[in-house]
Amino acid sequence: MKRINLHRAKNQIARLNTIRDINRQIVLNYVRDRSPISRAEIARQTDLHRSTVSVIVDELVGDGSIEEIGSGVSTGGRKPTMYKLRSGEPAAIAIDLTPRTTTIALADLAGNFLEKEVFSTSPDIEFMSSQILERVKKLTKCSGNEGVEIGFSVPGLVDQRLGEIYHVPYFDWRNWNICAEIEAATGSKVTVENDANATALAELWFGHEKVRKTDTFLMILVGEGIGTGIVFDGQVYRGEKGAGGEFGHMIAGDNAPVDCSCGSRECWEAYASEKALLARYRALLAGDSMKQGSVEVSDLVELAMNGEKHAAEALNETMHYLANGISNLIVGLSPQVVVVSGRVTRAWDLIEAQMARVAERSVLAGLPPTILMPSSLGDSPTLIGAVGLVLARKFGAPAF
Amino acid sequence: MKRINLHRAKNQIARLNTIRDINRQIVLNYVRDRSPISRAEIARQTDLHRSTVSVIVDELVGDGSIEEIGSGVSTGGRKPTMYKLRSGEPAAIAIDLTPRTTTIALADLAGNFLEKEVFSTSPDIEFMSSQILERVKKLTKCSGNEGVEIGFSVPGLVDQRLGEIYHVPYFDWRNWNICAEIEAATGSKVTVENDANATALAELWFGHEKVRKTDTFLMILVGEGIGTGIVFDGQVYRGEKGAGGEFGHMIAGDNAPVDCSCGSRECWEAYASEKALLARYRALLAGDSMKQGSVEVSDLVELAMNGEKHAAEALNETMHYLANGISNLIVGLSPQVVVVSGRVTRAWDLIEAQMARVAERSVLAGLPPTILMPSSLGDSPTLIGAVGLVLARKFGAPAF
DNA sequence: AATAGTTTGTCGGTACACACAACAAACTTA
DNA sequence: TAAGTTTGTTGTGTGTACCGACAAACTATT
Repeated sequence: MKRINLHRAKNQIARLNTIRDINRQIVLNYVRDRSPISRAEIARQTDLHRSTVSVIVDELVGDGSIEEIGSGVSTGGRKPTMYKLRSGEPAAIAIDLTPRTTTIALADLAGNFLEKEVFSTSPDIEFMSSQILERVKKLTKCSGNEGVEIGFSVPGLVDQRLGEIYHVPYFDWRNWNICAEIEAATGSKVTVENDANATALAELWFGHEKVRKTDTFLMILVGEGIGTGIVFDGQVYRGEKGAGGEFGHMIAGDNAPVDCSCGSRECWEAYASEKALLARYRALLAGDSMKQGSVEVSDLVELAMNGEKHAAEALNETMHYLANGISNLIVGLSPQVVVVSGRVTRAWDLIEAQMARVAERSVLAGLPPTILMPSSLGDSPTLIGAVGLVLARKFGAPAF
Repeated sequence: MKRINLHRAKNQIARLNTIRDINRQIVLNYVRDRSPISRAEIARQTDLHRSTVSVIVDELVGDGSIEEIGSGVSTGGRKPTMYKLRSGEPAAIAIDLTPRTTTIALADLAGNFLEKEVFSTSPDIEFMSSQILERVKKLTKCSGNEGVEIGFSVPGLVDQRLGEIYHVPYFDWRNWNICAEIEAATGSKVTVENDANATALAELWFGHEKVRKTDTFLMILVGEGIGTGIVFDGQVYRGEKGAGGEFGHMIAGDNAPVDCSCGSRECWEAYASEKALLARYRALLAGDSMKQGSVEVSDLVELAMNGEKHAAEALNETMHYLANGISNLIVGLSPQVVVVSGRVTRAWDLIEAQMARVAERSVLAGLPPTILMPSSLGDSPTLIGAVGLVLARKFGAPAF
């Protein structure tokens, strides 16, 4: 039961077209989720009348959201006409900025990528601005610019509503105004979001079936730091100024192997991130008086899985702390599912073993068990998240 | 942007009366929040047309939700007719079960108590069931039973939707089926909720203006244990099986002064609850070779405020851990406001001092500041929460 | 091959609810 | 007393969903 926010009432009152807005979104989501599907089937599943569904489907075909794909099989009567989301046509531009690479891609309504450009991320904010602007302008033009919106995932603090990027810790960029520039240059709406929240959004709209059938789950993104995304009632929890879900800075002890990005040595992220993992491995190697310059996280995980002693120990200890933190969040938020994303999930067995250790705590506390699973989104969840930012606007519930 | 849950679509489609349902709730909430208020003023603030508001107000007066209270002052034209919530008439029965006492009260739509009965809580579950049933039946009868619903706050795990009480740790009651019994006996809907969540709900609907103007805040209930309630987007976050917000069992160290209710010595609640406070005080007294049997929490807080050394030290240390935990939640959830409830809030200055110490952490992490405040609900927030359970159904947004 | 039954999709009628505009009532100010 | 303002009501038009009837398309049975 939700309290009505009177300060926003002017956007909330129901007008004559509100009925249609709501039902159109519901029908659109049925086509997205259950395609191929017929008008009659949608009517049965929604309890809308066949004639109503028919009018809405005509409208959706008319505006290019969905398309006919021939007849289905008869069940003893007239064959139904089937529909699915219109695919192959540009619907979204996704910008995914990570500390190493930046990807700009064109996607259709179904989330398929039609074009993709990757380039190295530079610490030079001016250079990055011009690079992004130029490539986005190019893609906008070649897409025909018809209702194509833009989604932008950034590893930092953003205000989604104002479209402002406050701080990108990795490069110490502050108050980066790129979104307004893109909007001015292309005329398209830009939606910006923190990378962890974008990943949570990606899981919500494109994740594993178990996740998509849930509307309350957590996403733990293990990378350079640790990001957490909270999805509650089908919405990404943002908190004030989009800073919600920064559990990476939760206190986990007082002698972490590395400094946190915030300077502290107490944060969870300083115990359980890739940075902590690498530091532990280097310390073990140094203790063994064998020096080996730099190691990649993927290689380290590979080594550990092949039984290399130091790598295995470093990974094990790091996952111990990761599991402790996850356990805290499970106890505190009691989600139906926890999704872990990042390169360390290749060693999933190890994480599961560490989780089993702490899982009993929630059982002791009498709480229901939580499903823990690795992300099924592959190597670029934040890019998919950037697409999700646009599609969530297209498919999400009307403001009401 | 919220994802539409297709599994519940049959309840979500908009019908013809959906417009009216939505707008009726909005108008009702305006009368609740801004009374005395006229039809014309509601129309101005909502952007609904005067004629529409007029029809809805007639409807609300007709069903006894609001009532006329004479004319307002003219601003150069005809005097407006003012309305307010109908008060003085029974609208909700609140049941508030705490480890020591159980309160059953009759309240009106505005949340005023019309009648109140208090009796000692007994560990005998059968006795409690019959006591509650009998008194509720009596109140139902004398209220005329016209649309009066029942709210029930319990210190334990509940499933709000099924109306089941899984576990009350303090008495180790399990699977208590009292809600169904009450419903069967009275014919009135019973809404049951965990005490921390009920308190959060109370803050949401009856709290300080700063809280009511927010739709994202945390409630920390310090009592025998520590309960946390999370309000996000005007809704209480429940998590799976209503277990959301049990951050009391978050790991805060490994040598707490007492065992947690779950058996662990690592939980936050074992560091920062009233139980921990009392244990620390007793330990200090024993160390001083002065024995003093049992102390009440209220007395201990009083002593500490008057400068008694041991009490002050025990309270200070406990508040240190309380502040640490709150800080974790602030960093993780970035709420606009944190409300602290419980007897220790009488020593608010001390809590604030401890909070100031950890507050810098969120500033370092670049996060926006959070307002911390004591509850303004007085001595029985859970009773008000129990009323809130009913009123949230009456005033909340329609399911849609 | 004809007929009966089923399913799909369409069309016109009805009901509901909001917006709008015109108007009457009630009040203030000059 | 007259002009201006605000409130609240009433009648009309429009958007949208539901309903029932019907045609089209198909399957199954005789």
